[in-house]
Amino acid sequence: MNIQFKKGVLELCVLSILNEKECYGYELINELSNAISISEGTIYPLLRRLKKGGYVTTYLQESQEGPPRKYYKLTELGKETKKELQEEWYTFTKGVNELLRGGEQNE
Amino acid sequence: MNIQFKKGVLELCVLSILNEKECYGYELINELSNAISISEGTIYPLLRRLKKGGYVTTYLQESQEGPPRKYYKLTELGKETKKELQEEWYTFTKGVNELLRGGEQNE
DNA sequence: ATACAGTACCTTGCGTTAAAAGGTACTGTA
DNA sequence: TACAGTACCTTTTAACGCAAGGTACTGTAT
Repeated sequence: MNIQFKKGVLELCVLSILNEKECYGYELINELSNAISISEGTIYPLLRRLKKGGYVTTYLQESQEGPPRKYYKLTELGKETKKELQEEWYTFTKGVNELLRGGEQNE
Repeated sequence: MNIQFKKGVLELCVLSILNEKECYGYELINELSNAISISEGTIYPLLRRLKKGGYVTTYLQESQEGPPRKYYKLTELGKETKKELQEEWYTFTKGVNELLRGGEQNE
C-alpha cells in the first residue's frame, strides 16, 4: 500500500476508533491492521503526539495476559478534532475525486 | 487545509492532469490550486522526481509572455503508474471511509 | 530611465510523519 | 529453560509539502 496516502489520515482513523470505544495501543493496532496495513512503530509515537496535544487522556489497567494496558480515551478536544478532520477528509477526497474524474467526461 | 492529507496524493493529481494534456509547471500549479491549495515549492521538486523516475519527459517551448516554458508529458510508465495509483487511491479511501462510518451504524 | 507586476523557472532548509529495527517486561506453555 | 504471545516504548531513516528565497524575461506605469 502506498505509504504516503496514509500520512495524516491515520490520525483521523485512530481518533475515529477511539470515538467508539476506549482502547489500549496494542488493541488499536489490531483494529487498524484489519483496514490498513500498519506497524507498531507508527502507532505509539502517534498516540504520544495525540496525548501531548491534549486529544486523549490515558489510564493504566492491569491485565491477566501480560503487562498492564494503557487505555486511551478521547477528550472533548479530541472529539471536536475528530469531527473537523472527518469533514476535511470528505471535502479533500471529494476535491481529488473530481479532479481525477475531471478529464474523463468533459475536457 | 490539512497538509498531511496531500502526501502522495499530489503525485496522483499531477499524473492525472498530465494524462489529459501536456502542461508546463506554472500551468500545473494554476490547475491544481483550483482544487487543492498548493505552492510552487512543492510542484517543481515533484516534477523533478517524476522526471527522474521516468514517469514524464520534458521539452522546452518559447513563450511571448516570459521565459520559455518547460512542458511535461507522460511516458507509458507514467500512464500505467497513474492507473495503478488511482486504483490504490480508490481502494484506500474506501477502506478509510468504511472505518470512519464503521461505528455509526453497527457496533 | 526606472520601478514594479506578472510570467516562469529553480533551490535550500524545515517540520511532520510512517516505518523498520530494536529494546523491555510480563504470562503461559512446551 | 526456551519460546511464543501480549504489551509497552524509543531511535533512526526516508519521504514529502511548504515557506522563503533566488534568477530572468516581458510589459506597463512613473
